[in-house]
Amino acid sequence: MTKIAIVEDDEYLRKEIILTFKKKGYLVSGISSFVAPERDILDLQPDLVVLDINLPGKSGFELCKWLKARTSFPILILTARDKLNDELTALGLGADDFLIKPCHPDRLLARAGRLLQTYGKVKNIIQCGELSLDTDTYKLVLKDRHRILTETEGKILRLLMEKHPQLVSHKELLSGVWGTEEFIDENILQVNMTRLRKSLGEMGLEGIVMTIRGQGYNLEVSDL
Amino acid sequence: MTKIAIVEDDEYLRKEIILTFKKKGYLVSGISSFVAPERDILDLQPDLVVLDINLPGKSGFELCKWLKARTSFPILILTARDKLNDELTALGLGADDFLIKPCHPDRLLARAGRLLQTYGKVKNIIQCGELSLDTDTYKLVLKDRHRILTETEGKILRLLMEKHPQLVSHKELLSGVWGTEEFIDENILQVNMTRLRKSLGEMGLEGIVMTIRGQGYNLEVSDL
DNA sequence: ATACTACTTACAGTTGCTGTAAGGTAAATT
DNA sequence: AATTTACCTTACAGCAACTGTAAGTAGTAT
Repeated sequence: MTKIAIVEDDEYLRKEIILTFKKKGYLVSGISSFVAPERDILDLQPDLVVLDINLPGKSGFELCKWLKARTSFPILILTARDKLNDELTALGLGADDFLIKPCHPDRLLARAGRLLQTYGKVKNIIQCGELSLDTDTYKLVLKDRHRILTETEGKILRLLMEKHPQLVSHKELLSGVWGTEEFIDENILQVNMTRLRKSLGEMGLEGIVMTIRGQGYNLEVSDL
Repeated sequence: MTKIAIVEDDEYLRKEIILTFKKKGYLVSGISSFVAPERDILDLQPDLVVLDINLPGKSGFELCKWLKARTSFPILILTARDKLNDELTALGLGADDFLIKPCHPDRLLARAGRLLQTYGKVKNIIQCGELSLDTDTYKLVLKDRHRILTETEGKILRLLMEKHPQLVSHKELLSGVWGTEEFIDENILQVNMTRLRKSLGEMGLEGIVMTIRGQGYNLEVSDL
């Protein structure tokens, strides 16, 4: 089921948007706590965030920036101000699309559908900077290079990308990739880490997997 | 170097757009033969096509459809008619973004930049209607379903999609998939055709591969 | 110097894909 | 209706790639 979070302060408009998406079979959640909507959105783990840019309290821009910095949900911005600068600012912040409100429900659905198609859910792609990984095929893409990783390599990299820039502990990797963290030789992790590094190296990504001795690993993709 | 093709009949506007992109360091080509721009675009192999929807001769919609059916370039539509229907139609045809002209150059650049970013040049995806196939991983996507085909299945489907809606002969399939059309038992083609059909059936695509007795096969994806 | 952690390489079991073969079904031709 | 031709289906075994095990090496901290 595809989940959509709606962040909109105008109650009437929010209900209308929610209804529009519900009619199409989406699972919709209206976010009501405009002072700190971050927690609600993180709890929900939506496939798409529809965000009004003119919110009380924290501005929509700030929220957009915050979400983009630590989540991978695509964001569709709603704005009443038909200003070019607003759009450019939001693009700079990493928003994925725009709509000037009020807008036709079909238009909203079309844009949302396209975002869901190209990003989340349907395509199952996670991104870190310019690096993107298809979690179905484990196809890794960077600029004009690409490479198909094996299943184990892909699962490891997926965990690293999802937690980036935080580190991922040995336990998390063992349970994330092999299902349990007990009765497993840690060597298996090291072996596959070597294999992943070799694969990454062959597409010019030497040294992006860092070892944190005694703790785990993390990704270093700041300078791509 | 990132190549952009501009298909625009208004000479003044075309020059302005070309200049806008050139200033940013893109390699731009204005397409001048509006009667048959397909060949020019194929020859150019651009990373992005900027397409005016109101062209003389063949309409922009048709060109968009044609390009989407056999290329993987992202397409940015320019339209003077600020009509919702146009947008929806074009979205249905597989266009990737829209702009109402006249528009601010920065806005055009921002949108184009985003398309180039998300499509990241080499994605190697071919599309037929709502069906899309990644030719690196043979991941087939339709709406919210997806499936990873085997190499042989994927190669066959790729040929069928690339030639769609025309038929593909036995010879073309044999040489396209196995490299040569001689000394090969035609049975191998039939076996893998069965396997492909079974895979397609398991994601709800029964009966889209048609047999043309004595000639070959073709795809029937009109009603997706 | 020693212990501990992390890395590397080789090897063998397993899995899934592929082509071969053989037999069955459907359509055209006589 | 019988026969021929084209096409479809299923089972089987070889092969390639991925995976975990094992053993040994390199690096780091105490």
